[in-house]
Amino acid sequence: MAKFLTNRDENYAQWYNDLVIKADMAENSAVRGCMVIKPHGYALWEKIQSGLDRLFKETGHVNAYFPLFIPKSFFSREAAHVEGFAKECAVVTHYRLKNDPDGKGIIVDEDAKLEEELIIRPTSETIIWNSYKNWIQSYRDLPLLINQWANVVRWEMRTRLFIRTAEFLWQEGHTAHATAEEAIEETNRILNLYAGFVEDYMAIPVIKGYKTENERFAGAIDTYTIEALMQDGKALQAGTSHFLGQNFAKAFDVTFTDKTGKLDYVWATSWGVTTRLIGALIMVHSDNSGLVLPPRLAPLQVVIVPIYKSEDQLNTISAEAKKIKASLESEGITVKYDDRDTHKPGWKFADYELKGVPVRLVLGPRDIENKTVEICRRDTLEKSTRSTEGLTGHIVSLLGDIQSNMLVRARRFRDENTFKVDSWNDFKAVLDDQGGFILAHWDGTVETENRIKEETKATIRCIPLDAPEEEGKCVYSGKPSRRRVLFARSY
RNA sequence: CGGGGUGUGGCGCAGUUGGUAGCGCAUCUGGUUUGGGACCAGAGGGUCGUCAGUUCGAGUCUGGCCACCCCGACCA
Repeated sequence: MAKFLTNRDENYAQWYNDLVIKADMAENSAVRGCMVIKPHGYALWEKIQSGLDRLFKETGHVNAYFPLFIPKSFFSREAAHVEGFAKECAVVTHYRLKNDPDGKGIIVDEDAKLEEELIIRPTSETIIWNSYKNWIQSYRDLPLLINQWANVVRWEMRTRLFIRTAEFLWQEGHTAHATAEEAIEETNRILNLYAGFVEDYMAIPVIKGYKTENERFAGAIDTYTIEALMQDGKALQAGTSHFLGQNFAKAFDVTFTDKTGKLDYVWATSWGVTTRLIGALIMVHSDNSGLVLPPRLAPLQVVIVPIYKSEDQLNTISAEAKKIKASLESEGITVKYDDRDTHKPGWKFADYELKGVPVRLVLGPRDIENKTVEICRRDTLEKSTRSTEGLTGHIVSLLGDIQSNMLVRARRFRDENTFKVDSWNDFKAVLDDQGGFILAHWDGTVETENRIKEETKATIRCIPLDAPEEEGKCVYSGKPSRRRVLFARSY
């Protein structure tokens, strides 16, 4: 396990703040708990965006954009929704500043008080459904499949870099359907899309399931989730997809006329993933040398570092490096040739490892003489020297190897840290000794769920979709249970 | 909001019984180096979180305020 996750003296945020991504929490009080995502970190978000966006479009979704501000009255239409978010909303009350008459800088102009306060969106269901009311009249307007890339603000009491920041970037899908079946189908389609993306691109294995009533999204009938396991044995919710039933349609009076001429409320879904995915990527794959990026997500896939003494040597090496670079690029690989003379090779090696670049090629005088190149793969840090003959094909398959190896490794870790537990003592022992996922029977009651949470801090991450039916007894109460659910301590 | 901790050059820190600020890294200049984060020499950079008080004198003592971090409650 990476040092930064086990060494409790240093917190992991500091580790990647200092070493990897430089995403400082903003210092100013007014933007407390927010991130400054520096270019290297933001490039990862752009890769996540472009990958997901393509998948959304392939499944018939389109992008739109809605306002940042939500009138307070919109927000309170859906009872469960307002209750869920009320405690963490940033509220805009004024629209103007003025010079302090006492000369002490600038103050809020009390004359510019808003008649109705504006909430900075913590999520956009309400303002979007307020629009949908005007957009939907007939079954011919359905389904409405819209996604938004945006920022949202949730005034969390405690923030954590990437995992829970006051402001974060995300995508939120909001769809409307003519029938419950179609909406549920959409909910599942997105869940599978998320799981596929996170596993195929990010090399993070996930468990698909649905949430207990306790853990459900505020205003949802059902919340589906993908749950990932971090290297320190804690779970992280990596994405959610909600079946909202007719709750929001009723709250915003969104009706449509069906084929038989009957008026009905539409059925809704919403779903989202956030910059938390970057946190997951860091906490699943990093090692003591820094970040490890799966090739499909790496903004830079191959870096070439020259080693030289004289100008002449550099020229010869550069000519060869540029040939290799062009050849790799013709295969769609992103390559950087780093011939800066401001840093030494050793410094560059360490720096690119810290940044997680999947493959490093090194060219020195020795290599030019032997027509070879040194190859170092980031996932295992193995070095080898091979002929430049057929190099491009080799790199293409090496990148594929790294991608699949990372998923295999993460899945092995996940499986080795997933425990079937049948007694309360074992349950507590597993949590205290190593953490990880626990599959255990649960009697289905909120009381038991809460008791377990109070006593162990473990929560039900989800009821796995593929959980087989089996007779059992609740690990806490001993009452009968039909299937195992997934417990863990979580972020 | 409870419990703990911390605010001193860009970053990380030291600063003794109160005497007018220092170290490492980073930066800049020159030179030697370059196959795993180079070395030597020199240089620049700080109203010590903030406001008030005590004092001849405050980074240091006293009080208020502000902010941040960690552990909870809350949560993508």
